[in-house]
Amino acid sequence: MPTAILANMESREHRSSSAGRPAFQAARSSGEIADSTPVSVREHELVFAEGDAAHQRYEIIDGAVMLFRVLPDGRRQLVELLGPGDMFGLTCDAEYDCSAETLVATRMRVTHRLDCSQVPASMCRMCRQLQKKVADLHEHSVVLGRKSAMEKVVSFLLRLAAMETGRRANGHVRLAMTRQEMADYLGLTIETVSRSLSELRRRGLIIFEKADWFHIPDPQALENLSGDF
Amino acid sequence: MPTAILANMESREHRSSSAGRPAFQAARSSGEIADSTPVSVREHELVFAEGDAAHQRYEIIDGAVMLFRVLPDGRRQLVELLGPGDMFGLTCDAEYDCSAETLVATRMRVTHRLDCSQVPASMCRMCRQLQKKVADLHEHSVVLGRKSAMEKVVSFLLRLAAMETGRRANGHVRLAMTRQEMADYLGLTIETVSRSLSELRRRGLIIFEKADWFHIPDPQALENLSGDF
DNA sequence: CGAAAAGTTGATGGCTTTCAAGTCGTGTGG
DNA sequence: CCACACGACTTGAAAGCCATCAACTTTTCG
Repeated sequence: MPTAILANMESREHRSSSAGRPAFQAARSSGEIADSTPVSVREHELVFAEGDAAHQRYEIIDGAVMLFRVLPDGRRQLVELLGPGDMFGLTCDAEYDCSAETLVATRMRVTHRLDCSQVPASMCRMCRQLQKKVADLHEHSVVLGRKSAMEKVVSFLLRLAAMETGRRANGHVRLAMTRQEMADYLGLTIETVSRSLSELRRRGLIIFEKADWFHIPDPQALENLSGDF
Repeated sequence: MPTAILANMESREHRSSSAGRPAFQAARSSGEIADSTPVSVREHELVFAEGDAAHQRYEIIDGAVMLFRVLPDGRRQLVELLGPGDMFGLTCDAEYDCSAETLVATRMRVTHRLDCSQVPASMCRMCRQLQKKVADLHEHSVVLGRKSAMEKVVSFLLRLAAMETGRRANGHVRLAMTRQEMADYLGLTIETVSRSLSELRRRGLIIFEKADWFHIPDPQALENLSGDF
């Protein structure tokens, strides 16, 4: 819901001259601008918002663009800084996973999404892999840059639970990492990870069977601590 | 220099059973293992190290792998967690930008790098863009997860100086971002960014002409504060 | 010129790190 | 089979870095 994101941005006072959709977008959707026509966008104008339908891809001719994500409470994390020659909007999903805004006046080429059908299958798979990686790394940047220790640990546990689908027995998740590895993943120390896990266990939000198997009795209760809702 | 990296890992006591090259790599380079043959790797074994020649690509059949980078002083940041179906080693550079180690016993398919020659040019460009993005995001994860406020700001300024090549006049760099945007990029507050810049200015490491133009009289002096050397 | 936004600087507090002892768990050898 | 040793993990106390709160200065722009 892009509008909500913008509302949050405003509420946290990020500078943004883009109260609504930029002018060039309206022109585009009415068919006035052909594919690959260079488009000019003024400084600090929104190009697209997180959650928008990902119909276009962009290539910067000159200027600069930032990609960013915003947490529900308004915390913002820039995930990419882009300059001439850089492309953005290359998602494989139906929607953009982050917002794009110009840092300075920028000219860019806009093209429709390529579809993968007439490309060697192996190449296509690699592209999808790369696109997934980029989305995951965006998400991880938000975790590293803008979340508290507890939010980091909770986000990690939820990610693990989501990713282990298939390898878990009846909702139990294998925690196949040492505290040091978790800490190095989350940008924390082992002690902080340990303390966070202990508190979650004390509060009954995670339950350990063995040292490296746990399960989540109430996923929503945990999600409330992730910073994502 | 992978050996140096391993030495650092050991010195910071990361658990790793891989003191040297894993057995399967020796087998591969002697030609015993054919392309696409599934390979089994034991738990906590190094698959490749940052700086190794990027000859192979990997796809996880089952198991789990972590990708990580290590700063010269031993601080480590895991940049990707991978499971079944995930690929890694997809760099467009000659060398891997991070190390890969198994978290658990893992089977994976190993293939030689695809070259881009017989693929549609537009697709190839997109792949390179995506690979560059992934490398940039790895780098940024290290900054967000493992660097101090001053190191973050310095890394940002150096990145800016490197990326603005061409758009600067005689070594002067445009700082086309607000303090809020820098803070949101680096996972800091505007006050901390402002204080860091003030200290750098006080120490003569950056010199401001106008509000948003600066230059770096002694790049190496600044690099010494980036955490990267 | 004046108001609003952006940026700077100082004081204080809190979250996370650091330092230091522990406990727990596992594998080995007596 | 049990004792021991080692590594992983936990927990507590103290310190430090960065965030928060607040006041002020500088810049921008109508």
